[in-house]
Amino acid sequence: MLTEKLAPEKLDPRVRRTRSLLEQAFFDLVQEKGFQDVTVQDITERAGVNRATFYAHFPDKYALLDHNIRQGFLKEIDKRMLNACHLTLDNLRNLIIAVCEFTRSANGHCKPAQGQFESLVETQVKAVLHELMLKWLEQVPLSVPAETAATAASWAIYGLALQWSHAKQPRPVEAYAAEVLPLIASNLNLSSTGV
Amino acid sequence: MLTEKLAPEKLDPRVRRTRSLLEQAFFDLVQEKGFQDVTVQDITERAGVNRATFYAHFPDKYALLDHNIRQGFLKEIDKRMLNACHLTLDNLRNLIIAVCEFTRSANGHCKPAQGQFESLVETQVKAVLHELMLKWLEQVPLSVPAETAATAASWAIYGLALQWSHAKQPRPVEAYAAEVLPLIASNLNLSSTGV
DNA sequence: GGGCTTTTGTTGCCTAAGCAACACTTCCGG
DNA sequence: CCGGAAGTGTTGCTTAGGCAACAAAAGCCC
Repeated sequence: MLTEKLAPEKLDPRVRRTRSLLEQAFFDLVQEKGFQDVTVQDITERAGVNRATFYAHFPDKYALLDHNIRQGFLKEIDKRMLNACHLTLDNLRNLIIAVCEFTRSANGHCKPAQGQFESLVETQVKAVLHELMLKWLEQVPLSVPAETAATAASWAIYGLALQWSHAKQPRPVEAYAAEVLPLIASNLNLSSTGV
Repeated sequence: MLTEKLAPEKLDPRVRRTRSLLEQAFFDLVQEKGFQDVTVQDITERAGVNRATFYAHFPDKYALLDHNIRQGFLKEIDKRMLNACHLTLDNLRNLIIAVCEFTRSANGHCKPAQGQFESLVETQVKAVLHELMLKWLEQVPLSVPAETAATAASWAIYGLALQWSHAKQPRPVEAYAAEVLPLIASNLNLSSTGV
């Protein structure tokens, strides 16, 4: 599970519970009232958690939003990659598909909201991608620093996903992923001739 | 809410959460494996609660079973009595119906189990009835001690409910309740002529 | 029976969560 | 413009829960 590998794996059951209560309450409330109208008090009250406890976990509701976006993206990845522990063409293609799907649903689902929302998604998605790329690349010989390759790849992937999701009539994800795959693969010194 | 009036009303959210997690896990596990095959470890593991915490709340799994039965009965009562705070013919009739329904579902639902199960239900139901009768009677003048009247009424009600639930083709509850109502009412010095 | 594993209760120490009170900002209505 | 109401962060102290280790029962298999 990637959700548990990029995020800490084993943690105090109390913490796990509290987080999940806060996440759930927050998610529901945003559906009902919209992000701006949700207060920290609302969240803690709904979650049945003390307000002080909220601040022990998140600086403010924006951080919780970031966190939820990140978790959502991680879940999207987990759905498609059971053995995401190293760099292969298959994993890379599935990753691209995941980013496309998540970007579309995240930005589409909250259309009423704002463009500022998109930038939050962008930040989280690129951050996760960057971490994941670094993990993948540490086992592979490269002609440039891993940092560099990771940055290039994560930006490229997100950019392509965004472009795809903004198309009037988006093409099938699979086709798009197959098309851009060689491009990304080459960034990572990964041959794609043998697909 | 009666559930919160006979049981303590305000209590530490952590306690509330833990109890509810244990109750739910226990209930599910009993459905799956049967009461005897469920261990305390199973319950706490499923609930995501420490085993030591279990013992801070219940002496053993039998106590948890008692507790669940009691809660189930209280919920059954709550469904039918919105203003159950004092003794009226209406409340009394609804109470009788609740006892009938609960007894039937409890003993019917777990038919595969045992006769010993029935006696657990009996204990809890009579206990709750007794407490409730005392609450009702403390505002009413009586020719006998309230304890006495409460005992008679709670035994009588449960006995009648059990008899009803054991009938081959049970009659409609409402009819049965209406029939036995005067009998119980008279135990409580409550005239029933004016229904 | 004797050895093995599993489950049961129990205990002491540590950490997360609850609570109440605080000062501070923001927002509204008179 | 002012004053109250509501939301925000923060803090010290208390309590519930997690953890690990224990001894003791309860099953099981040979």
